[in-house]
Amino acid sequence: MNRVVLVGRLTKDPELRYTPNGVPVATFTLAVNRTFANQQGEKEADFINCVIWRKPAENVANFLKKGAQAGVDGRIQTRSYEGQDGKRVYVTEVQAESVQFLDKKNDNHQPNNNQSSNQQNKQQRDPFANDGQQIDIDDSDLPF
Amino acid sequence: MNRVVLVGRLTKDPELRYTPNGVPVATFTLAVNRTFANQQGEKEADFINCVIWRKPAENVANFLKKGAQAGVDGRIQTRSYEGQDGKRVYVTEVQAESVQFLDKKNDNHQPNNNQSSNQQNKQQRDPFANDGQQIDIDDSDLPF
Amino acid sequence: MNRVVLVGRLTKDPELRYTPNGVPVATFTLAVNRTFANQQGEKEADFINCVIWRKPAENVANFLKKGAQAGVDGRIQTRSYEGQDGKRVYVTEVQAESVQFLDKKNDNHQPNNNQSSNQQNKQQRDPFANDGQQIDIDDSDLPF
Amino acid sequence: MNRVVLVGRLTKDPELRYTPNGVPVATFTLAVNRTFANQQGEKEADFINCVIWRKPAENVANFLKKGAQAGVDGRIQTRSYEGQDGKRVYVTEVQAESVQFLDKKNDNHQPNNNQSSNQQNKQQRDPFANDGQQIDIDDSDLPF
DNA sequence: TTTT
DNA sequence: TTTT
Repeated sequence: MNRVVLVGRLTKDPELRYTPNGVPVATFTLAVNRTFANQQGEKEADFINCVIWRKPAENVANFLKKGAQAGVDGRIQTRSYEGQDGKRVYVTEVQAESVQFLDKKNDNHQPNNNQSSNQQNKQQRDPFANDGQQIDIDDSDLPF
Repeated sequence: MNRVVLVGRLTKDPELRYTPNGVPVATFTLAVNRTFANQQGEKEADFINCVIWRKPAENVANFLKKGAQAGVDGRIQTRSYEGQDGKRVYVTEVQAESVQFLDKKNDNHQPNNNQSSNQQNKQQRDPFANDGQQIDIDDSDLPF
Repeated sequence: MNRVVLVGRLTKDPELRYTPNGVPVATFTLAVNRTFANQQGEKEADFINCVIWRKPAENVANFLKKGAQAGVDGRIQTRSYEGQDGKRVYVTEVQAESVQFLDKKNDNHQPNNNQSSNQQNKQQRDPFANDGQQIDIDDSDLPF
Repeated sequence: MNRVVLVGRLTKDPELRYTPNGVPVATFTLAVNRTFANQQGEKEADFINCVIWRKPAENVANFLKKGAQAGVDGRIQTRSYEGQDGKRVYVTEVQAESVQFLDKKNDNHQPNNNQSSNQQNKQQRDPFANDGQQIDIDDSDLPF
């Protein structure tokens, strides 16, 4: 039993990539505002990395952009990899099973076709260049 | 909206500490078995770090031990701190609001009073010695 | 362990009442669209009765109206009462612990002050007249 | 977004039936104990009707019995039907997507083969006799 | 650093 | 109609 439900806003445009076998993967970070602040009022949001696979990954990449409000239903997943300094790095992220778009149609339904969009990026660079991103994913992480 | 529900087993005895103000905090890791395996069958469980505060923290420390089955209801929380190499380390953990004990009474209700138990530890060492543990917590993380 | 998370739209304006002791209670129904349709395509939404107590009850009554999008975090609760024909009626509803307003500020933040609003109703009729509504609530249902 | 997670105990053995097309459906009621009691201490549990389809339905029927502890992950579903007195009856139940068995192997892994078991019942009576049960289900309720 |  |  492992269930997560989140409602928040994308901290930036989603990243869309493809596994060697052509399976789409989108990654994005949700900023989820807390109801209660810390005593020191320090942080007032949690920044939760999310991953989604296959067809819904493409929908996310096409219809959500920075600032969009979204609901995520999924599972917590942990993995670890060898860091660049040889140390093990532990990663916790949410494997989304479904993502709900919560903004009005006209706010996020338009395809991202501006300079900074991932549609553009798909053309311009290797989707698996692994350019310093925190979440690197290969075929073996496919959930089912 | 930020909700997590987990059912799994403790990977080891919980750690109980106290903030400078005397507020109890327990930390533990839940191994949550996955329903579906990877293609490569690599990992079959997620290891999720959990934190619980106040009175329930003491209950967790007293009544759960390594291998005990437990349910957790809480929220995902993220924070970051300066690593020993000067780099920022990002941590994701579950702030438990309630923990349910799922084993039969006689399996986990007995207080932990063996050599490796946290009851012992409370006597023997400073609860905030921060002896290399991944989760270090101070007063400012208190959720409400 | 009993956890529910919903995102949907109010089927009508919330009903605000007060217990004999003056505790506010709001009731509303959320229409939650299904992702997958039936084979026969019959129903495509679930209509889930929700209850919320105290201060958040007044916020719900003041800031949400028919059609507003909202997220609910709560628990399933069941109760039964003697029906008018002497038969026992079984009721299942969601006790909301928090309700998140998901529309843009200007869409639902304006107080309900039109003819059909519950602000008006509060003046006009006894909040416990029990005028045929499905959900009747008294003090003893207060969750904590 | 519609998500439910429950942990509780079966109030009696599950009921297993088959749709005209041979799809297995199991129904059962979970007693979920509340953490906090009412002021009057009246009811201390919620009794939540659950439905599960296909292969997991047969697992539930074979491996769970009255009193067994189980976790349910699913969705709230509502439907209504014409009551015997001509009035509309509204039903809320949980469509389980997965059910986790939480008891020790030896407590519930043994097939139910006693007098009152549903294995027996499958032989003895029409699975769709609809003998006064609250939950009657036909093919059109199949979730996907 | 991982549980049954 | 309710479980430990």
